[in-house]
Amino acid sequence: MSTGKRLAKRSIIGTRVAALGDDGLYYSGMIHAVKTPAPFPENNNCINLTPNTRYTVRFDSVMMKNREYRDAELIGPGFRGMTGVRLKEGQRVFLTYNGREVHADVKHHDYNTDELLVQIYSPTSEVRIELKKKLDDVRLLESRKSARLADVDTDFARLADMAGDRRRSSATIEVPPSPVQSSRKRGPSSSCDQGYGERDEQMNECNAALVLMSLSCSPNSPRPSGWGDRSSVSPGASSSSDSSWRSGTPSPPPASSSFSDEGIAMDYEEIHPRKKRINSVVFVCTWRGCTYSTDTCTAIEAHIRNTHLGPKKEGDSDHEEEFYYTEREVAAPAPPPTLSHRDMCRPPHEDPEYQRQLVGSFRQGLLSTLQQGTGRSVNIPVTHHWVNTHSPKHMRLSAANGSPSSPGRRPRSDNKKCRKVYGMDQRDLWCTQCKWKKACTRFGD
DNA sequence: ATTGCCGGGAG
DNA sequence: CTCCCGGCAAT
Repeated sequence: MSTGKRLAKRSIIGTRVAALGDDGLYYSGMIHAVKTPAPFPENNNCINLTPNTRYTVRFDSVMMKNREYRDAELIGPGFRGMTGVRLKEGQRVFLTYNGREVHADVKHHDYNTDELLVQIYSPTSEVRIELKKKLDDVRLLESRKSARLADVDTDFARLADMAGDRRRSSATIEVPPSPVQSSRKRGPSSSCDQGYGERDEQMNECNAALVLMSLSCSPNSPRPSGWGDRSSVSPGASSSSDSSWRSGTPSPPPASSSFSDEGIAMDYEEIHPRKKRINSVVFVCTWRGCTYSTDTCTAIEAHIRNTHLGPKKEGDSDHEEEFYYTEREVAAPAPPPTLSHRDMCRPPHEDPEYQRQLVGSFRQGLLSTLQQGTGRSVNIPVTHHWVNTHSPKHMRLSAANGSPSSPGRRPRSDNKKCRKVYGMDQRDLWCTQCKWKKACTRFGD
């Protein structure tokens, strides 16, 4: 992210694992405590490789009591993988089906071939589908919540949703992470490969900051003095933010601009809910191939619900429509060409994957934040309002680093990748691309 | 040194 | 296609 530093090894506490319950089924939970019998407290980062280390698992289900396990009994990142695991009938598993994570129940597990007969609960149809899956293809943990699920129950992402700008933050996220690319090749620079999760993580802090701001200044004050002060702001966050905007017109930032400093002011303005709009707003459907646009929020949501998503079902989270449209302000003459570009494109991986990343990496980020307890500086998040914020001079376009040397190479994103998340020892958990030394699709942009 | 991943090769 | 890996760039 913006720290520029790699995170130290994450503490194992908080790691999501699956462990065997009394009934022979695996249940999800997280490491709640680590007990190391060895009288050597020298290793304080919880990665104590004593064979007798016991891990207290707190299960997600309130019905189950905490229990201690050895590492060999636990399944999850940092522990054993699925190989060799024997699943009983009725075991709840998770797998990716049609690009979404769905849950399923094991009907049968062939220990010889490690093939599972599972019955999945498709989110899109009432009927349960029986499916044959390899053991490796299923997970015991709901590793990456699908967006709708993430929205349904209490999720960390919720925390980022403060009352004021409720849902706006997520509504801005659905936008394609990077412009003009259907392939993995990306333009020379964009903050779009920033970890969205991390950005969310920053949201908390940022929102806190905003609250403070609003206490000390009038709501509409354009910009508090010293807002752009780097000392109070993580440098990475700001610098990454301004690299996000690419445009065909590399107009340099105004040299004398008072907020020439990395365009933070712009970000802040964008974060701020704008009550009075100067320009009219259209809502554009971002469903692939769809160009529908309308000028009311309800209309676009109705369009998406009716044309693309289908009738809402019981249990569906509301607001799912928000992932499929973008809100665009139409400037008086016409929006700059560059913006329309951004609006038109969709990410290479349609929403589900993308949203999963969002939640997934958010968790990762939060996890490490919580555990490290490091007083990280307040990061100003990069928002992704494509909404054209009036005067383009505020747009800091980093066309500067446009394509100097390596045109094809994607800049390194600070997302955690499969390798980092699962480690070499759990290579089987990596996404395929990571396994092939290709650009990560799971935690990638 | 490590990590991410492009480019290219093998099957 | 899928899968693998050399090698380079970024960190």
